[in-house]
Amino acid sequence: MSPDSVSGVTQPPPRRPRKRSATRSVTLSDVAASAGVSAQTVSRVVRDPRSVPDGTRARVEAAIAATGYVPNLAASNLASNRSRTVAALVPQISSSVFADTVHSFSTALAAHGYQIFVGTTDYRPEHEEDVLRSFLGRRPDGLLMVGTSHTSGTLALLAAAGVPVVETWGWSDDPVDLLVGFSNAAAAAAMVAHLVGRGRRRITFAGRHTSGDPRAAERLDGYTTAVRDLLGGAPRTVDAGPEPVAMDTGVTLLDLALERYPDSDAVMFSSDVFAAGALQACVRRGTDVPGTLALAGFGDFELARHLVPALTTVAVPSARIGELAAELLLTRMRGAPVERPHRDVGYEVVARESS
Amino acid sequence: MSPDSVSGVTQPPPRRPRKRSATRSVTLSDVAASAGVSAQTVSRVVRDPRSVPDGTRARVEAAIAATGYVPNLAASNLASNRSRTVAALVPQISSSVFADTVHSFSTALAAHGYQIFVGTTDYRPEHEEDVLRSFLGRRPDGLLMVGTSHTSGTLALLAAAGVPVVETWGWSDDPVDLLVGFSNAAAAAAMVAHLVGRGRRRITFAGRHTSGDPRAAERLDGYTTAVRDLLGGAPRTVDAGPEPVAMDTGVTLLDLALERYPDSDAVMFSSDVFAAGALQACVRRGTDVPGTLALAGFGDFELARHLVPALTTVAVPSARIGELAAELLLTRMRGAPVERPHRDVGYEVVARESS
DNA sequence: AGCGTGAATGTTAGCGCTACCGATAGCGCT
DNA sequence: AGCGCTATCGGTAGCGCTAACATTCACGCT
Repeated sequence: MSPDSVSGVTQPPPRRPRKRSATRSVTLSDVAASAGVSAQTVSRVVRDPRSVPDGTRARVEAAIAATGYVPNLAASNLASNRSRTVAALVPQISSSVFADTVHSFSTALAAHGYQIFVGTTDYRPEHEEDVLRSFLGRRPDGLLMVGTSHTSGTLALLAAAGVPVVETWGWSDDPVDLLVGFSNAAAAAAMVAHLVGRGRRRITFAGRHTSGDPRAAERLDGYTTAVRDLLGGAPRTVDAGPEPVAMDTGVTLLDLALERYPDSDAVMFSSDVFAAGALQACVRRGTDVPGTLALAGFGDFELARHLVPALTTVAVPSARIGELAAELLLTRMRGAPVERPHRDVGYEVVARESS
Repeated sequence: MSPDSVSGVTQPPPRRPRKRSATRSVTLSDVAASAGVSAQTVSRVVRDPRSVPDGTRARVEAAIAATGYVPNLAASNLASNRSRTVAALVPQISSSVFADTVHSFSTALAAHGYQIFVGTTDYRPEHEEDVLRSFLGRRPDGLLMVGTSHTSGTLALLAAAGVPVVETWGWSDDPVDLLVGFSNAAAAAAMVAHLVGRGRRRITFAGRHTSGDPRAAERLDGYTTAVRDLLGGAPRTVDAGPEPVAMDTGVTLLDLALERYPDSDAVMFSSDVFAAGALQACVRRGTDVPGTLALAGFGDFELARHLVPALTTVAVPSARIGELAAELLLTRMRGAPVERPHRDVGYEVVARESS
């Protein structure tokens, strides 16, 4: 034993500096050194250029350009406890009604310096919770969600996170926070009323309502109520189960509907994608639309008005939802009180040739 | 004046701890305290559960559940210098051929613990640089880009970032790094050959090639070459300029084509979206397709085979591109050597009723 | 008993940035 | 001159996490 350890007073070993896999990239202080100012000043130039006088700002900006500095947002987020980031959770992004919402939402927020990251749940609510959890790891300053019905786990996460939330594309008497949407049930009921007005009496609803699309289920509810009130008959419904939201599935749904309810004089679908598939199948088979069978969709995709015959559908102000959602969320993130935090944007039955 | 300041030896003021707007959220050490272990052990459980024995792991996991802990990824990124994040830059996501690529790419990478964030350039290459810059702020571990032609600013950013990159949906003799794609020119030439084989002699190309869609421009090149080689005539082209990639624009393009080249016996479009709009317009107007006019698209969207008449188009293995891109990128991110870093996935002319 | 070994866990020092505060200089006023 | 004010800039201490190392302990061996 060495005398040292016997003495009971061990000298701390001479510390060599820790090895860290250093980032090869340029940091704030590199820029600061190059510009001859402090890191703090560079930070100010990056975040709020007007807070620094012209001369200094020019020198710092030159140094940034010369060094090729790209700020590390992870460090910024950590230090400032703000991520300047907003997360959007949608069921599906491609070929979907939500594309316009996300696009306008993201454009509106980008103008205020926010980046949006989008997650898709593939129409599986149980998936929503996982996606949400991994998104919350990035500590978004705000959150957009499609739909108003969530699992209890999702609600717990939202509550714990304490982040401003906008729900969209639905309606609820008890929203989590902000709400920009409309009643899917009322929209579907309006479509039933339209079809009844056109003389249809045996209307079948075809959708994907049992497998995790709560909005389709709400539309089914509206359909059921309307059929009972207006026609007095039993509802006629067919369900696609877990099939994807695609035109192929629309054909399948059409076949199911005609097999189970051969006397149907109208089929309304829970999405334009389904209706478009069914409509083209009818054209190919020579089924007279709307003579023999009326068809209707939901969403008013661009496709709907181009098809021949043009597709009757329910138009929803998809882009407007995104804009409004961004507006309300910005107000809330600013900490200001939000006027009328629940906005009904409505819907409109667009009667075209297929009904 | 106090004696202190007169004495010239000012005591350092007693430092009260800095006030920081404390995060209200649960941190690693909260969990550690609750589980009776160190923060490091909790970190290990979160990142690599197998590195901790069952008993400890169970206790820590219980503590995580009890506290509702959600890891702060910004802190993790900063400390580990890895973001477990991959960025994808695409021209457009909704109603586009890239949707399948992004989807399969993201699925393949998610299986390895990576999150994908997607940015869209709206078909504006000058926008690409801005989007890239803001993405690099998040220090992605890898990058997917659509296309092989980039601005010099983009190339400089990529070089400085030193991040693995996969380019897709194109072909180049001098790629930035990895490449999974095919020759747009060859694909367009093959379509010309198909149309010529069907007896067409006055083929017009309609696209959006002057306004920032390099892939459309490449297709135009292939078309021009093929027309010269096979037909000997002058190329006939019409351009949509900055119009959006939408069915409406397809109708506009059709009208332009028929106005400028009234004797056209075939029109090939740079996208299925354009072709679908044009095709439905023909159906509505009673133009015989393919009798009077053959139409062809590009991309083989689901829509193409459902339309009546079904649309002739070029099928590209969009999902396969995403998968392969993920595979190569994973290998590179692992630091392993990549076999055959440039993969040609090919294309296929799908002859249907419209030609 | 003493030692080497390896598994399990703890300790320490940052990662790059910003909040917070303090220091200084310049200005207009009494 | 002295005062108070504002504009400008710098110093310091973390934000929550993990890499790198250190320590502890049980175990099998000589």
